[in-house]
Amino acid sequence: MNTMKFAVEPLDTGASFKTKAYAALKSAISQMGIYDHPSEIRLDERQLCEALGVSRTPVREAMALLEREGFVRSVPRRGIFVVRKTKREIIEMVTVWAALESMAARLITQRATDAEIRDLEELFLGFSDAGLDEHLDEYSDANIQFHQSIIRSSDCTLINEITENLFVHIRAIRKITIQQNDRAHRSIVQHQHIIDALKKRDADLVERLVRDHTLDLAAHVEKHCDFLD
Amino acid sequence: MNTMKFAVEPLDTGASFKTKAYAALKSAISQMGIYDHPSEIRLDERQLCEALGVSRTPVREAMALLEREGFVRSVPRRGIFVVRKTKREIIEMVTVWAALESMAARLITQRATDAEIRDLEELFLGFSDAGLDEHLDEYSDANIQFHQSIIRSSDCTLINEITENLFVHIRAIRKITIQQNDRAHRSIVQHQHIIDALKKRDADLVERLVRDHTLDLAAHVEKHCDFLD
DNA sequence: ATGAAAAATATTGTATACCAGATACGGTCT
DNA sequence: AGACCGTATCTGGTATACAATATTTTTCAT
Repeated sequence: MNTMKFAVEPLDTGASFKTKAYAALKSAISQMGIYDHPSEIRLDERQLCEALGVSRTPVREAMALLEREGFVRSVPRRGIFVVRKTKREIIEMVTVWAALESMAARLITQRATDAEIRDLEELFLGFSDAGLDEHLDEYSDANIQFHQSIIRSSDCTLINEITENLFVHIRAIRKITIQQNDRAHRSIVQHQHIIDALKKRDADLVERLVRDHTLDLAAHVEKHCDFLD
Repeated sequence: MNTMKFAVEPLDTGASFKTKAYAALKSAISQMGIYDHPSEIRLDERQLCEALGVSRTPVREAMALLEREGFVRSVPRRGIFVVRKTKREIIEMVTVWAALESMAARLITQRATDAEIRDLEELFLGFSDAGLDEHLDEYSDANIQFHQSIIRSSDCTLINEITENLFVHIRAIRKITIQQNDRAHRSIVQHQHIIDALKKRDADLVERLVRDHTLDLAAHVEKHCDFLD
């Protein structure tokens, strides 16, 4: 039988409206700058349905997920509101992040190849060249990307999943946390030390460095972010 | 005005059918012994609706949550299946647990009162008296309770929330992980060391002890739990 | 004009009807 | 008899209708 190749793509059958709505809503919340506006932000369910072009059911199921993950809060017969984390909750998130990333770094010393660690270093060098004093905003992105790279390199799916949601909130307040240039500079130095420890494959050292580096941020939030409450 | 107490309970108005269904389903999944049966376990949506006495909508919303949390997997037009974690996923869960509980222990050394640490010790003593060689199953429960107590004492809501879901899976394979008496005995000794370190408020030491103790379990699963896949 | 009561409105929670795809079974053609 | 196709049925996905309640507006009596 003359079967010629037809090159059909697998057509993503897994993407239901619910899944798409979830992705769209989460993306929208991530980008909206939760902590910029002073007032509570309310989401109109019907309006969202119309915007997404689907009925309430998939939107509601997506909302239920976002509520469980702490992004929104649904008050019966009142509305759905975007959640603003309190200072304490932010600190808890940073603390969990510190615990997970330090474990990720430990895993890297045990499992990563030399090439993978070299990739991390090159990524880091690119970042530190890019944004120094001038573009703090860009550097803030690079900063988070550095940490995400470490977590990704650990090759632990679960740590990646958990921290992904944390970073959505962390990113939202990133602008404030790097307001002082000192932090940016110290940050680069500490990152260099972390890379060095990874290259030496010193598990205990790199774990301590990563943990303390991130807990520094927690302490900084504790001191300077009273406006959150 | 003569207002006498009437002792009416707050009648949880916040508990919607969706919430109740979520709790009921999660509880059922937790207790069903996921890894006992060899075959895939399928849940019938409409059957569950009838059993719970509600319509499909709240059950479906609850299912969406459970799917996001990794307890079930919904295949369109096929059915909803209870998820069996692979060996690798179990090890990842134990690894995350190790990271979070060691951080929790660190927090205890910084924030807990002497009385709280004493409570932990008494709890531990009660456990070790209770189940020794004979009732390994009970000891396994006590074992997990010990770890949960540490996490609870850290007073970090987020760590509590994350580990709660992990423990549902961990508990499901606990019976296997304590099959060797050595593990139970070694476990008690290590727990004693952890308590001692907490009393000395030695953050670095207790962090290391908790981490290594839990990572021991990860290594044990790696070696002896091939049957999971 | 003002206050309260009542009705209209808005919004989420729930139930149900319908849709589309996947499987199993049975019939038909070879 | 066996391969193949159509249909019947079962399943989860989606849309919509209905219910319950908080809010806002309207209305009417004082």
